[in-house]
Amino acid sequence: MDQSDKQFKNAVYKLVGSIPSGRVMTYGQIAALCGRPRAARSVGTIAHFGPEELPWHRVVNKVGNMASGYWGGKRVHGEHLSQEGVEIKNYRIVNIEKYLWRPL
DNA sequence: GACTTGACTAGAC
DNA sequence: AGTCTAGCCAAGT
Repeated sequence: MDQSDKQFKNAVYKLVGSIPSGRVMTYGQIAALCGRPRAARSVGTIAHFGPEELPWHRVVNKVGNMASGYWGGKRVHGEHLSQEGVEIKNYRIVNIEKYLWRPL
C-alpha cells in the first residue's frame, strides 16, 4: 500500500527525531515501532535519503556498531554519542541496551 | 516496470 | 564463539 509506505517513512522520521540526547535506537527497534518489524534495512535506506537534520547518528545496529564506523567518509557517531554521554569503545557502543531509547 | 543495491536481523553451520 | 545464509522492505538504476 502506498499510503502505508508514506506512513512508515513518516513514523521513522518522527521516531528518530524523538530520540533524545544520550539515547540510541536500533534499526530493528525503529522498524518494529513503525509497523514493519522486518524492515530494518528499509529504515537504513530511508535514513540515507532522509533529511540530515534528523539525528541518524543516534541510530545504530543491534551490535552497537555504526555502519563500519563512518558513513560516506564522515564519522559522525562515536564522537557525537560520546559527547552525549554514551560510552563508546572501539567505535562500538558499550551497554547499548542501557542507552536504548524506548518511546513512551 | 523489473532488477539490483543497501546505513539490518535472526537463524543456521 | 565466529562466519555464512536467508529474509525483509524501500530507493535507485
